[in-house]
Amino acid sequence: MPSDVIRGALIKRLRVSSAIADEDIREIEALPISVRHYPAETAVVRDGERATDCCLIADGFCARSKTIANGKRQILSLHIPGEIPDLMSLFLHVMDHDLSTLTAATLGLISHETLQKLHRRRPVVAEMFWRDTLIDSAMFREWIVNVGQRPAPARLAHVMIELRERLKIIGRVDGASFEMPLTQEQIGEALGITAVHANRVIRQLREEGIVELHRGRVTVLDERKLSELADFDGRYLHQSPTL
Amino acid sequence: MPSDVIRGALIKRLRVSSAIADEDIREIEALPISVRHYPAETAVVRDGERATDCCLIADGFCARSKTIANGKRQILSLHIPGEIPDLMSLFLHVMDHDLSTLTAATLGLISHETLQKLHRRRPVVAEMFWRDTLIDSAMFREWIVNVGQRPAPARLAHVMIELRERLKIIGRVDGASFEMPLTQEQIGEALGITAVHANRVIRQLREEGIVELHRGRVTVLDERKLSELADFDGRYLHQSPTL
DNA sequence: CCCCGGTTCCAACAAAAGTTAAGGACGCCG
DNA sequence: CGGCGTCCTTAACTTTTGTTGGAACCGGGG
Repeated sequence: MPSDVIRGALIKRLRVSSAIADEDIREIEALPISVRHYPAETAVVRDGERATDCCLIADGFCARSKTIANGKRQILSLHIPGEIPDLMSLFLHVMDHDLSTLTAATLGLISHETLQKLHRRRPVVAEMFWRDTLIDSAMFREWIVNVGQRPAPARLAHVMIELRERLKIIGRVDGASFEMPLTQEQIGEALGITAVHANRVIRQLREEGIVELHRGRVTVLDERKLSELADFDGRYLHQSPTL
Repeated sequence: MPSDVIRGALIKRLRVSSAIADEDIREIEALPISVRHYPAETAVVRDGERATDCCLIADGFCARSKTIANGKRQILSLHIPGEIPDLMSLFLHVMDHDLSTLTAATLGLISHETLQKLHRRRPVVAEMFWRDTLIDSAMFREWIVNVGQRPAPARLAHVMIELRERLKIIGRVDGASFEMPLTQEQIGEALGITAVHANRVIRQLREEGIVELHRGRVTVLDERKLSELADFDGRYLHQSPTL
């Protein structure tokens, strides 16, 4: 995979959330990145580990999660190409959660050292990355609301729409359908419900003609009903650099 | 309230999470802060508003929350003296949630402009504040797990222990007891359950001789049982500057 | 081609949490 | 001191979600 393809999605994404100068883009394009391939369902960094690199997703889907004493797992966020899910490890060196692949994935590793140097050289880029971690944080806040206050069908609808909005930015939504490569077990872990209940909810949305979910692909059947159910307000994604 | 008292808790807190030079402390002590008093249960900044200052809690308790379309509210975090709950507004100018007081509170307002200038002058301080927002983010992750995976009694126990650990840093734990000035309604909103169920859970913990909760004050009766129930691992608070 | 493991799907029952309703405690204010 | 409002408390009932267990489906590897 050529270097510009790897960085393309990142720059596309940064442009949406921050104003960014050409000079800074060149700096980012010059960043030394080492590429690694991971199979599906593999740990990239584990809870408790000490990270020395951040990873930029070049291709594939990832998820962050935490596992508690009784063995239950909670998925905290989903990640798509162009994102750096463990940017936080730059300053929080020991991981407090897992980062793993959902699908087979290509990741670009950027060393902490490289990033620190870039920040010293270009404080504006540092601010941009800071802003990126703050958006990450805003997404966690919305995730708390989702899991804490919405009934299960609304939770699923909300996660779907959030994912779609983010996929749109990198041009990965194909009409009424987009990828969401989670098993029902994982959907349950994301929504804070069991896999059995996740299945019930998926069936319900299908029977009501709202969305179809098949083989890791979502097809929206009734946009109106879906967005009403999801109660989605994308402001928390902070996609307007001017504001 | 004298200026050094206002800044004291902040510096105490920053020392715990980051290594910090005397020179930088002096910079922070020189920050122009305007002090305001708020009654209990008052909005400080509202969802959708555009912030121009960050507020340092000098005294009192605050909470951040989001309210969804059906009127339900989710509390996202609790905040104590020494914290800057809306530091994120520095780069995410329009608020995606509410910040309000729980008790009567004294807040020190620091303008965004002042902070930006300080960051340009002392990048190390910027990194320290960045790290602070990342710890904030780590706390949201744990809150997701709490609301998503733990049964209600464990949720309550976990929130209590987290609050206690943070109060310890600023010397606000008095033996087996500490402040937690939430109504049962608010406890429900924090845990993602109804007030009625919150009451059930509180009663249960009292009947089992684990904790007593009375008038906004928690008294731990059985430390062993409490920490077993809470499944608490404080690593996510990232309180070790060396790591 | 068929078997195997992982998923999906489903039903019956159990447990947890939400809803509604109403009485009691407590502090504040007139 | 009495009344009012907020919070706390509890019970009875409903709904949602979890649990258990099992069948059908599907894709990949032998």
